[in-house]
Amino acid sequence: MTSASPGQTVSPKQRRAVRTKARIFRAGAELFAAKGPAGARVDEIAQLAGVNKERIYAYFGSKGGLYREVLIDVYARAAHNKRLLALTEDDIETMTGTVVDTFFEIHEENPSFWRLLSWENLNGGSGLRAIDWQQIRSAYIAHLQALYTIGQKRGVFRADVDFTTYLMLLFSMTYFYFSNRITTSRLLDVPLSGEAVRRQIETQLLTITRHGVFATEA
Amino acid sequence: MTSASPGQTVSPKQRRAVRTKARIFRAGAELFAAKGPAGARVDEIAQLAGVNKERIYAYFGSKGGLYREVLIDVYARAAHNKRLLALTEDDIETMTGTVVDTFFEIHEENPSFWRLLSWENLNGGSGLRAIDWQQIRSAYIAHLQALYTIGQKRGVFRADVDFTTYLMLLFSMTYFYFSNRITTSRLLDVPLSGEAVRRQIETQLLTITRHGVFATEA
DNA sequence: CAGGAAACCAACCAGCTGTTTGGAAAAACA
DNA sequence: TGTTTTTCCAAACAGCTGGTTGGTTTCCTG
Repeated sequence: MTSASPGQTVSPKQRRAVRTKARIFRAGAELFAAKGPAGARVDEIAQLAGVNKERIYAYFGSKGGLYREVLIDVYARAAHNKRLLALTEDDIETMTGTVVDTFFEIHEENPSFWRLLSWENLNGGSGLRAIDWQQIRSAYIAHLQALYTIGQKRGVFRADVDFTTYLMLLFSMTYFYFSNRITTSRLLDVPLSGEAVRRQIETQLLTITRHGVFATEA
Repeated sequence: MTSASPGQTVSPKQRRAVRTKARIFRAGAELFAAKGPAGARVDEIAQLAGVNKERIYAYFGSKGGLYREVLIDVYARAAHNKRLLALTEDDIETMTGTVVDTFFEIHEENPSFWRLLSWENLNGGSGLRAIDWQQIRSAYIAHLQALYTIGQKRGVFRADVDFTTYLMLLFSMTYFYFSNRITTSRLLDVPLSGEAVRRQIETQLLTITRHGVFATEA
């Protein structure tokens, strides 16, 4: 989960250390997501992990260190998505639906995702400097971009809509649905929770990407 | 700016109090937006306002009280928008462009807006309970919704795209552009700041609402 | 069994945070 | 001029925060 270079020596006796570290990690992930890097308390994390506060410093150095590891992990996990990587040239016509559905899925499977991202954006992204963007980009963004470009050449996608705008549109709508649920739901006076609503929005978003919002061609 | 029921007695001598209160208010708005309701420090606000810390408590009761006033003010200011209220039935065909442009404008004129909203959504919207949603809704949401419904009946807008989805789409894209600039720009490896980029995205977003992303009708 | 790594525990530290208090200046009123 | 309001100031408060330290227990391994 954290360091990916073990193996070597068998080390049978202290694998409890690994488990303890993992427990701290999970507790940190939960509380950082819930209360932010500043709002989450070290004592609270220790308590939730069932561990003495001191262990956190032994394993992660500092509160910030733990936060950074959590952030990178969550981000990387969202980046390596099998469904998106499995897309091929044959899927170009239907890939928009898959992407949207996958984005919704990522958010649902990992509720910490948008919260951690939101905090990072509010903090100026200071915790994201350690992230290997190149790797994440090449992991699946590049893949989608290649497919989109092929789709444009084939005449499937409009030539006057960039890949950047295309992806931002899908990103923003799925992200916003989760991140701004509270205020939007109150402002529009509609319930936004629940599987049914989500599916309805997903369907309509696909309608829009397919036809736009206008009934007649301008 | 804060209380809207003065006038009455002339009160010539203590209008400096009003100005001082306003200075605190502005300082609070700036720092709350920058560092959040938890991250902003009372001492810092006092210093920025050029005022003794004690004045804040005299005028606003507590840090939370000041925050609430700031939040409500920013939200209300964004809600009462003249350009949107000026839209009539004759503008239905072009209203999408106006709405998008206005949303971008609101964010640009008031950089605190998305930050305060983001924090509220992360905090579960606890500070928004004092807001008179009904009033804001009826201020301009109801207006737009009425126009959209007429547009649907006239066959301008698609019948299978709800007003909710329509507005969320425009909301989310403009909001996301500002709120997630940092992470998105790094992820996609494209610059997202600057007027030119913003206009380009705006244009493409309008293209999408008009035609979708597909070159050919499915 | 002896050595040592790891975990556990409890107390402690220094610094900061929101908030309060009491009183001194300053200026506007009567 | 005396009174009152408002500002200004400095100090203090109690509580919490991230981080540290020293010592004890547990349990693997040589």
